[in-house]
Amino acid sequence: MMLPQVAKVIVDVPVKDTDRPFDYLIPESMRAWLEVGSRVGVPFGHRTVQGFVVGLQDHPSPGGMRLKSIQEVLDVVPPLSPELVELAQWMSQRYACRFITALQVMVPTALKGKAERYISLGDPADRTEEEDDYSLVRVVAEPTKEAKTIMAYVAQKGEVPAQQLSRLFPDSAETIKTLLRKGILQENQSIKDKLQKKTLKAVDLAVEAHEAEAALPDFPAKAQRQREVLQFILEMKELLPLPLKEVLTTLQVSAATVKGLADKGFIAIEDVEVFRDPYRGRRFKPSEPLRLNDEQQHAYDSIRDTLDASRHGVFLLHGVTGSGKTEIYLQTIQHCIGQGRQAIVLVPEISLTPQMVERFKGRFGDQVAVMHSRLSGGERYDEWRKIREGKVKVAIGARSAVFAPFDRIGLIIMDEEHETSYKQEESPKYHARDVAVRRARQHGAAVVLGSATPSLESYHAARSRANDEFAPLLLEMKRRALGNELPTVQIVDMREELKEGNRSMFSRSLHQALGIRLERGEQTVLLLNRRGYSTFVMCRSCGYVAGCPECDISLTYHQKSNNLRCHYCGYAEPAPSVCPECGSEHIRYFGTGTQRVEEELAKLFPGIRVIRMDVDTTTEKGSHEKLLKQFRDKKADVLLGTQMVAKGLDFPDVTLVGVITADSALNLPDFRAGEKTFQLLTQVAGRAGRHQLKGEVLIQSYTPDHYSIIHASGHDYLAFVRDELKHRRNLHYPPYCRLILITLSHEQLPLLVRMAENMVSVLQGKARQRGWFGSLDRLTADAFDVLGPVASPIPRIKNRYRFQCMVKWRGNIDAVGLVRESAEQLEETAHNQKLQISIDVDPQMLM
DNA sequence: AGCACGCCGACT
DNA sequence: GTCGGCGTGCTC
Repeated sequence: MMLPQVAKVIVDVPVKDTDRPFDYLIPESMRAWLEVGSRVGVPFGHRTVQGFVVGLQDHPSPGGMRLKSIQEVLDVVPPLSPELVELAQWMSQRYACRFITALQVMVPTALKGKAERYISLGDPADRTEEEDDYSLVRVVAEPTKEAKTIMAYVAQKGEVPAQQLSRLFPDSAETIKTLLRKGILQENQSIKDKLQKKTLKAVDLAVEAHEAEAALPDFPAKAQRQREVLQFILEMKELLPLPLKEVLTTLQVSAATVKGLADKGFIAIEDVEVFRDPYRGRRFKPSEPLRLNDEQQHAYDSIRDTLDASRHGVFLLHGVTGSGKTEIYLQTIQHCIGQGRQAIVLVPEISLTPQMVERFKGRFGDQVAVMHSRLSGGERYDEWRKIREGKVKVAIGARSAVFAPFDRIGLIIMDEEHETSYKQEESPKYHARDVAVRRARQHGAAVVLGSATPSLESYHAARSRANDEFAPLLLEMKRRALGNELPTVQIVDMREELKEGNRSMFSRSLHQALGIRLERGEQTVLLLNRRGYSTFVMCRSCGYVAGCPECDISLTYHQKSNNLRCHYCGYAEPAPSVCPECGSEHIRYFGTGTQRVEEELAKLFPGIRVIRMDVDTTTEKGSHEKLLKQFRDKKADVLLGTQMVAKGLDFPDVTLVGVITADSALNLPDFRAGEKTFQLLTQVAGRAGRHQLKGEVLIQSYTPDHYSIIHASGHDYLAFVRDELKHRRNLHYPPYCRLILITLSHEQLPLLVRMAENMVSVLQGKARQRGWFGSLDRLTADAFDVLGPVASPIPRIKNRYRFQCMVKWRGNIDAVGLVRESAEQLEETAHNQKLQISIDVDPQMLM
């Protein structure tokens, strides 16, 4: 077989000019090791950089320039497979990011190596005779004392990191430079990983077992302890290598004894790599598959049929809170690994709680690897290697676990499919759902998207089944698995409260309900629905909220200029002092902190025990779990917090859930505000009465007539979808079109504004050339429209001004390609490197 | 991104 | 006259 001579390498230099493969010769000795997906160190310009092999060629291209050689192969097992390399290539197109950025997001950060410089003695063969002669006479024959010391040090160490040498001899920079110039010392670069593999001292036989056995009787009397050790090692020979520590403690011998045995040559003491296991020592209660009800059984059967056919298929598992989705995940995974294939489970970062891990570890034991943001770099690397090396069959983790390096994926599960945390906000700005579907297609695998409140994109795709990229099959589960009822939900009109003279943030109903729970010793969850920092203006008398007449999103209040602005289109109006609807003076910008709620609770119910959960109280590692455990142990009457109290928590004694202000997310300047509100209210309502005790939910609102709030209170997802889709269709928002957010930044504002305007006209010009351009109102299949430019919601970051524009498009056109092309053209014609352009395809956060 | 090459001010 | 400022150009 012909081994390839040339490798195509993507180097770790994330800029436009180097965002393409570079060709390198493969030295003979590396040919058998290199694969597509190998990580290598290559000379690049005047330094050594890390790169990934993305292609192999038998011969150098004819007429090509002369090639440099690959310097080193950095891993025995390539960190990526050809499939993942291909996926990264696809991502770079789909999300307009650099190839290297997509490759890098797939491997643990521990493998992001940087070049280290080492100094060693020069190889005499590298020196010309003349130089050699010169150096002998001038430096070696009569070296300064200083040079002698340095050379002796380097000679003794063999190889010294350059940094260390200059630290040790801070005043000898000149001498060292001279020695390097003369070739007496030389500098090498090598890629060094951020992380050491964790090793353990272990003992192993150094001779054949029968040889050792034969030697046993000949041990001198004074070496009986050594004989015992050897005997023990022979007894345990199936388990070798054996941790040294274990031998020492079991036999109660000293390290010197074992060392003596090693000196005799019978055994070897070596460093053995160990896997750090963050869950080591924890017992997981084994769990058995539960009996499925007929809704569950139907969903399970559909997925199983697809697994059995080894066919690609996407399922949208829409099940009310408590309908038993997790059990379906567990049983389909069981079936999948029974087929000899592997499964990936994606969960939102926030719900990767110990309980969640326990459910999977309890069912699948050590066949599970958990990828977790709280793991240290080393722990994460170890979990990743268990997957890469086939030691586990199931990977569970947040967004980036979608890249788990399995080679035979049968099933990818995405729990809480609607969660926005599946979209990465930094480059590569990928959506794990898209990546999951794409990967599954390559593997002939099934995808299960589970949610009680599916995203409008997924639900619409499932219902219309018109989208050829992504058309999930809908599986519905309308009943709770335990057969208990959904809690009753009551909406409290806060405008009425104000009218009746109650200026408190607690309505009379909520106050009363809380009092009852305290008497009965039951628990309450209070949700303060406050997202983001944008402020909107609302009238406390009538609930009026200032919105943009063009975009139908809330206007943002800008204190500096005292006006209201739309950050989609740039519309602005002066901030009102009285409500334009009802003339009331109770109009102001809105927002309440958890701390204020806590204070008020203490005033209303002296002695009440409150656990407050928000960014202030949960930054510390493990504090999240600690607070929840305290609440579970009934150390508090009330759990008060922001969104994080809404997700997946399950407390048997919670019978009341109160939402302080349902409106605050509703009025964020985001077209998904209604969807987010509905999802949050549905989630939090699902927290109450999960077990024997009946639950009650109170939602306080200034806009109680809003369809998001009404339908959430009626547990009516379908009605919500109907209203929301109508709304989206009229205003041309996803899922009826797709968005691309383009953000430009520059130090100088006037220049930036000009370039942003330029960007818009370049986009429009190119779209017009292709016959795409025009308003989405027109009934053409293909459409491409550009809004803006406007100042970004955060108009200045790190001394750079930011402007953005938004592309709305639909149809079978390469809109991302056009945007990318325009951005590159602009960067070139402006020949101003200081301009930065960021492209966000299918953005989730528009603020 | 780095790193080197290259062409103009303040120093022995 | 040299050390070094950071502009600009390239990296198989």
